[in-house]
Amino acid sequence: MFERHSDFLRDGGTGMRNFVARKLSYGAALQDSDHARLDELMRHWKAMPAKSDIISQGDDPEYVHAILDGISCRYKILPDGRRSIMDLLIPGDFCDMNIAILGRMDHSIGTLTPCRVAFISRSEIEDLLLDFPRIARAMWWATLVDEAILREWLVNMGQRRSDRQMAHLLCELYLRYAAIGWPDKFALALTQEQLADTLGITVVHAQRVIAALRQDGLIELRDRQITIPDIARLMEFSEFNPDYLHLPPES
Amino acid sequence: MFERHSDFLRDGGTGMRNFVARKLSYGAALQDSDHARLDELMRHWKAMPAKSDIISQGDDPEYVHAILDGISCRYKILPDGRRSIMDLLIPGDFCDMNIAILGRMDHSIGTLTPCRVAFISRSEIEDLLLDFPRIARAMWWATLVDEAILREWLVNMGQRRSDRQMAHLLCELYLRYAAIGWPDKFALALTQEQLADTLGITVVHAQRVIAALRQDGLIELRDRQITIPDIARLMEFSEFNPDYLHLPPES
DNA sequence: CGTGGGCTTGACGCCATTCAATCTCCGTGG
DNA sequence: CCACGGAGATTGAATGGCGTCAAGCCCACG
Repeated sequence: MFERHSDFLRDGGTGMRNFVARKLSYGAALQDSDHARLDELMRHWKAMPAKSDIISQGDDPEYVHAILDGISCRYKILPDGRRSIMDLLIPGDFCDMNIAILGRMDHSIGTLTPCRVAFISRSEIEDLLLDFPRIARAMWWATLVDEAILREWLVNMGQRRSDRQMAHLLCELYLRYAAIGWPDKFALALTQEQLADTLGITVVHAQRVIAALRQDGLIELRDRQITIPDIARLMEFSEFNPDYLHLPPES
Repeated sequence: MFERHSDFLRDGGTGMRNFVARKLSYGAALQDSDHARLDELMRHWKAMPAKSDIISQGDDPEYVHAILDGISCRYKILPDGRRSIMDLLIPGDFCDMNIAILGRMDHSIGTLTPCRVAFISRSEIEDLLLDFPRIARAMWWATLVDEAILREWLVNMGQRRSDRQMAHLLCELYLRYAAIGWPDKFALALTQEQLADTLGITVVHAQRVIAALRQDGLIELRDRQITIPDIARLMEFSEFNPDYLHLPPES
């Protein structure tokens, strides 16, 4: 997975130079100067192993972080030790854009797979928002889409049964990866425990649900990676309505 | 409930002239000019009966709305007709602060009880955000707290059993009403169906849960209103940690 | 006085949890 | 080279939380 890293910054041709820019371009019509500034901001990054915290609950972090590669998540640990995953962050997503305003993190952010994480100082972000109004607007847009995703997750967990929940989550990730122009075929490499913590079900049940979806040909499994042979069928099965992602109609 | 309306705008003494200002004051140190402007903005309002939509899914609304009295909610209707309530809006909450950026509503907002709803034109909001930076910052803060509340609801629905869920929701509402300086004793007048749609459980089960909480003395019922005799006990029962509301320590 | 909305209660069944055991990989160290 | 151990996946049986279906109650309102 890491072999891909070296060239994601120079993705000529489309004008989409990195995944952050690609994502933000849905929120505002970015121009060359915007892309150039975003590329500069992504210069500094670090590689992090799986299962390590990017930010911990209670922190008042000095840097703003963005995911360049891998998957991380927002999560809380409950008093009895269970973990609740409230958001999955894929390449192009910001972790803590606005934490300066709230002051302290009320949850943690940790990696689920090995990740490359960009870190940007607060002052750079503040200057960015002042000097690049199109980027600022796109950041706003991204924040609001994140909120819309949260609401849909609430619907998903509250109203659907676990097989539909799982299918719905997979549809969303499929579209989110497509939206950032992910170069490879969608193949999700999360463990069943990570998926279970995301949906609020047990590992055992997550396994049964995955087995059932596989049985019905709605998903495929190879090398512990989930792939989707027919996204339209999976969307129909999970009653997936992509409006909440606020992507262009044909995606 | 409506007798109270006439005097909520002139709440001298504390300097908190309306619930919107009271809520926003947690996000930034508002000054007299800010309060004055907020009061002006709340001049125009309309009374709405229970069960009416303030904004509907798909709308691109012309006005921004704020709740002055009553309770409304964000909700979606699923294909099979079930309703999922994703947010409860109490006095002082804005409905659709940032909808201009997303373009169209991906959910609806409707009243649960009779409400007084302020409406402010988009241009007034835009001017407000430019000319009153402290209010703008406080609006940002409020948006981020709303997001934090959504995340906690996700934890609540995913990880807790329904009696704890119900108790947790009641604790949150208790603290949110306290935070805006609600003049009366906390007494929640939602129907069991509305609570059920919020927690993602059936009406029948909601009734059993409420009965059990009442049996244990954790809540009280009079005139179809839920009151909390001992908030500390209810918070302990539901493992309630108020950090996510980002209120001052002693609330 | 009839009607409808909201609340209450019981019986039954299913979805998901719990507990427990087994299996497959893989990386590590003897 | 093989033994060992841990992480993750898989499977089975029993339990229970919650949904479903159905009936009846209370009370405000036309």
